[in-house]
Amino acid sequence: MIQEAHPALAPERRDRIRNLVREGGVARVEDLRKNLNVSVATIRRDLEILEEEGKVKRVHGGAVSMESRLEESVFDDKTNQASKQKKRIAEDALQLVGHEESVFLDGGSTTLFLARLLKQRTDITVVTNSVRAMEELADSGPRVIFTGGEFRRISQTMVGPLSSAILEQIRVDKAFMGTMGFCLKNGITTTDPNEAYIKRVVAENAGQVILMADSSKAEKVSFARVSDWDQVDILISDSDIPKDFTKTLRKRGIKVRLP
Amino acid sequence: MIQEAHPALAPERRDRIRNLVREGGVARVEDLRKNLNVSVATIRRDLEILEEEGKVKRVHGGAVSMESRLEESVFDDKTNQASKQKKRIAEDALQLVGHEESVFLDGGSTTLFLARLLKQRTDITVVTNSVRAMEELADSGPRVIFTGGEFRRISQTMVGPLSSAILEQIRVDKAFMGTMGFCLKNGITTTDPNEAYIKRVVAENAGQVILMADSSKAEKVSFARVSDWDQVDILISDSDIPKDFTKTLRKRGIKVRLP
DNA sequence: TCAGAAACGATCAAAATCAATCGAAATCGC
DNA sequence: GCGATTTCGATTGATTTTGATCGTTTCTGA
Repeated sequence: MIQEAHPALAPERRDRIRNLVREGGVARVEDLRKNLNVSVATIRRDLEILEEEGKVKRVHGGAVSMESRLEESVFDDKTNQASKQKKRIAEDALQLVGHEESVFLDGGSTTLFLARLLKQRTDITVVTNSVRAMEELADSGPRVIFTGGEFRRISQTMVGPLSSAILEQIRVDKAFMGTMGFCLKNGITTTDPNEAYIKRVVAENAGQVILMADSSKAEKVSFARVSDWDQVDILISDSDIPKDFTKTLRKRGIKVRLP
Repeated sequence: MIQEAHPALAPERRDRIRNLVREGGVARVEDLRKNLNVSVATIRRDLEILEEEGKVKRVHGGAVSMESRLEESVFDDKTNQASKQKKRIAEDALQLVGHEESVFLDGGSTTLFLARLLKQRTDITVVTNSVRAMEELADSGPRVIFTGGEFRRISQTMVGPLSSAILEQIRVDKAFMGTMGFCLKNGITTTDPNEAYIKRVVAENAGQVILMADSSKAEKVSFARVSDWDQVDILISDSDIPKDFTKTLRKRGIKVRLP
């Protein structure tokens, strides 16, 4: 069910603009418009206000941030082509989040994009084991439940048996997951067995499992097996994925979306 | 006899509005109306009152919360006297952390200073329910276990029954806790019952409980009771604390450190 | 330098939201 | 009880926000 949420409140929207500009260092008006689903006129007006507040500096075509970024992210290198695909995948995934649903986000970079988009939704509950998703939602937005557990620095996620202690007590409508590799033969695989275990536990307690993975992950096999395809309900990828791959998946009853 | 459900009393309703706005950071009038089953006129009137009280700030379409979460940048205001005391308390607390021990840090600003100091220690395990402490230790440092649970935006901590699910499964050598108030008669008190509950669970599963609180908290009583003094092993405060206060505590077998 | 394209700012109309007012219902004080 | 007071919801006109249009300015590449 597509729930086109109410437009964000003006200060909320300006906050998002501020973040988008800060994260990228710069942002184009057109990109902001697409991101926030408002007209360029509104973007310009907001930028004008933010400039008065000293948060950004306007330039022809967009704005540059006046706020220095504390920690440079491992994930967001906006110039990257894969990044754009991930963003598009996340935007498509957003369509699947219905009113007052509960969703799980795991610790991939694609799901992080989705977390950012979910910031405007206050009607939902987000469950996650990703510290970065948590940070993204820390200021405002949906109800957040964090799995806890042992902190794994390399992925900035919570893993291990303690995590499942909480996960087993809750159930989500939809689980959005990234992955390191997926192929027809070996199913979904990722680098770390602990991560894989968490994903499995989540999948078992989720109404729907939605795999978000760009085409670069197709036919890749990683070390730790997560699950077979029968656990997956929907795959969101991009059009560079092999045609026969999607065909086979669809034949197996998996919905494939290629935004 | 059929008891018609009473609508909430006005102050009760305003409290709920206050919470809804605070939880989400922002809230729109329409959402509040649906949530509370009253007319938009009532919502507006309430928001007007809450704005006069300084709890929220009205914006077109809704309101944003003015109740900022835990001091935005505890570290930055070096000029602040309380900040210096907290830092000194944290430095003293660091002395108590032994080799390869496990420690708990709760969500206060004083413990956050300690978290920063613990960043260099890779031999220990830190358990915490504080997102800010988590962030502090995210890049490098000790092994970190996060409690998880429901996210409470105002304090940036994890609370609720899900948190205790993990806490009950672990045991720490030392629990470092902050507080909003402590006095001889009422023991340790804090603002939120959920926070208080977590502190209690931790105290039960800790070898030693170390209370970190500067003198401004002395003889203050807050809303939610955490525990009595017999749960506390060590108090770290500063020399501005009343003399007879420390005397009484020491007589009760509590070690008092005044760095 | 110049032309085409893109971006900008001003203006206006539509939509959403707000404030003021009034009457109805509940509550209070006697 | 019974009138006064308060609280609440609906209506209506005013205000704010937003998106579209259009002429102007800035950028880009030949």
